[in-house]
Amino acid sequence: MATRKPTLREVAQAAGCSLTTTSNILQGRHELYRAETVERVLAAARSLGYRPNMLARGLAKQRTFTIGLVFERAHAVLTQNDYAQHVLDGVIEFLLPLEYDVKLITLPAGRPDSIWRRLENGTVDGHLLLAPVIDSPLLEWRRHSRLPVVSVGSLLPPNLGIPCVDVDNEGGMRMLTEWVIQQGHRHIGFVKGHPLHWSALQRERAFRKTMADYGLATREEWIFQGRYTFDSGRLCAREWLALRERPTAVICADDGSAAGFIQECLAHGVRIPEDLSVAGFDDEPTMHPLCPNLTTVRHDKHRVGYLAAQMLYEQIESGTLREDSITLPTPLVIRKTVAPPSAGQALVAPPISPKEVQR
Amino acid sequence: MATRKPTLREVAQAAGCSLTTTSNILQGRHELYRAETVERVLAAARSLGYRPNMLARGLAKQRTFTIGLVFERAHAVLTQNDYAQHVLDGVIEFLLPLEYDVKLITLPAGRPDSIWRRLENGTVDGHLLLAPVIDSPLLEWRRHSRLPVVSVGSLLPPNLGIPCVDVDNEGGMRMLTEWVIQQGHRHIGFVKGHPLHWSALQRERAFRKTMADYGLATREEWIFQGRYTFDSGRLCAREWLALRERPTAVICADDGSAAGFIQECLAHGVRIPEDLSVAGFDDEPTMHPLCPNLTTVRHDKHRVGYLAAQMLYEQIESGTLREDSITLPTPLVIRKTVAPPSAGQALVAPPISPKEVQR
DNA sequence: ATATGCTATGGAAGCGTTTCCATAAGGGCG
DNA sequence: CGCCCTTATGGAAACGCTTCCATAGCATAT
Repeated sequence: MATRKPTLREVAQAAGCSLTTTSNILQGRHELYRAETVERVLAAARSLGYRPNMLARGLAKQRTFTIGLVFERAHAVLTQNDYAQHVLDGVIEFLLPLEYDVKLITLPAGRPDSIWRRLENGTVDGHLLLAPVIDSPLLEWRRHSRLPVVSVGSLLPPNLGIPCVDVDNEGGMRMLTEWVIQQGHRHIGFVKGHPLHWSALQRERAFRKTMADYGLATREEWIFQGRYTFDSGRLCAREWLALRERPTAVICADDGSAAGFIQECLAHGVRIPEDLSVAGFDDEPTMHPLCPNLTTVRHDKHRVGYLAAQMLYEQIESGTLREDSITLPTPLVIRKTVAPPSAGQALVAPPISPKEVQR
Repeated sequence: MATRKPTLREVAQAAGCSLTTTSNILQGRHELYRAETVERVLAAARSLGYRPNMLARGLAKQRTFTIGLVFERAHAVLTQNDYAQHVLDGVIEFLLPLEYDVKLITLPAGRPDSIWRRLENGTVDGHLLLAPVIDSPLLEWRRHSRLPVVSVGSLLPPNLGIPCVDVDNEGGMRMLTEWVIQQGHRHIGFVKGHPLHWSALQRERAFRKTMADYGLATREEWIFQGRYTFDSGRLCAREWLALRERPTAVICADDGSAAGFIQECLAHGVRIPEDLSVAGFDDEPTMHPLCPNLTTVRHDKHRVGYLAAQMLYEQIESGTLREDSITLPTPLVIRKTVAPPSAGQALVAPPISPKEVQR
């Protein structure tokens, strides 16, 4: 009773044939053998309840059928990390039918040595790097490694040679900013994302550039430092409330801070959008109950995860390293938190267009 | 350039000693050897950039230093599964310093055979079963397996011999129900949790039992079928709104449905708690922005995860199988969505106490 | 001088698979 | 009847590491 798991050798013995034969047949190479032999092996395996040891198989084949999902130390904690959840779902959806497993790898703090030991220890066929932050140790590691890798949710500088999958942060933010401008706003504030994230940088840059393209000034006291969280949005709203001269619209780098911003404003009697227009970014489903009317930009995280997994998989299967990136479109989601500024807020603006559009 | 990863053998060669010596030293058994030898081996390993292959090590030691986190098919998708997130955080917090990894295992649909193959293939030292549902194939599998296992978030029937870690669902719900009763409510409705979850069953049972203990009737048209989600709560609220005779309070099996219930009520002009008292369960942080005043019950998911990981770890290290369970306390979190029924709602209730208290 | 007990090290057999290559039997062909 | 080509099967090395056990050298006790 409760004896050890049967090994291939025992199956072979039971079937009365060699290890080779047994292994081949159990791997599905039925055509090599007589139907009778195949049946005998299969029957033996079944009756013994044989299940192959993936460790041994991995060692022999130099393939583990497992990928690593690497979390930065900064967001090791999944809590309040809606992003990781959705991406992970997409990853799993792609990988499940392929019988690949996912290993969660949280980067320990400490010397690069111990980090590398965790990343490159033979237990995975490749890594998905979850939104590597600016100056992440992952980038340095990557320079010494030949493991297939895909960066998810951070479009890294192309000279790193790391393939990336993310939405088009710059394009999305440009469209959103243009939309707000076209509603008639000329005084527009911005809530920045987490300072260590490439996406935050890109969204901010696109905002500034679009403003400049339309000949509008960005005033630094109207640029608030958010952190991609609800609470940071509330804090920024406080700053906005304390301002003597206020922008008539605020664009947030993400929905979480937008929701926080709005909630804090509402709590202080500021009506949205009558008194202030607010836009978000990501169209985050978990914010829907809280803020169902948010004008924002769609960010299909699930698809990002799915495509990233696929890209990694293809590298693994083909044995080729890719260096190109994929960016997904970011359609505008127009709801109700952005409206033309009311007469009391500012002069009705004349039509406007970019002075020069340079993509 | 970009040559293969160095193996132990190459380190041994470089250091000019045997495999055994090298292996021992790299595993930290320094006291076995002369300081000079130790230094030579360490230096060789460092200069070659040696990193042990965990697969090979696992095969030799019969230990992988990895645990499996098994998701039911039903909640394979992490999205909207706040529970899994928090638990996972706790798990990782415990495991990270121990250098254990976590593998995500999503049960495929299909024959038990393919499920078992995924669970028991030598790649993990034990499993954390994430909230196994009623009639889960995991339970049947468990009867044939000797792998260490802990059920997280489902207190399974003790005769299964599976150790469990969860909060005290029954105790928490009893306290909550008593509190609502003590506020003066006599007509109390209930929003059930997901029909396949043990916790939902236990919470419902405790509600019914407490009501009975206090001599109060539970009317079946006041028992609504929720699903542990925001939207299901809204649907239940619609049913409540359509009722001819309404309870003056509704207890929900979780915060998500409570928030949905409340939001739907508010949208229909029902004031909380003036017109209706609503209670939740879980004190879910993600619901705070949405519903900051919810009276509920604390559910420390992070701690559940932490303890479960610890329990599994101890089994693995000791080689012993445990069968006992841990239940965590569930303190009441009294906020503002439960208040005494107003005069218009019902007669002011006389004091009340349980007819007989049988724990 | 021999027995005893250390200390420092290495040989070799695993761990459970895969896979390269060899071999043996059988059949058609000249 | 000997040769070659198939078809069916097995031997053995390899994957990278751990560990049991043996051994050799040397100092101390008898």
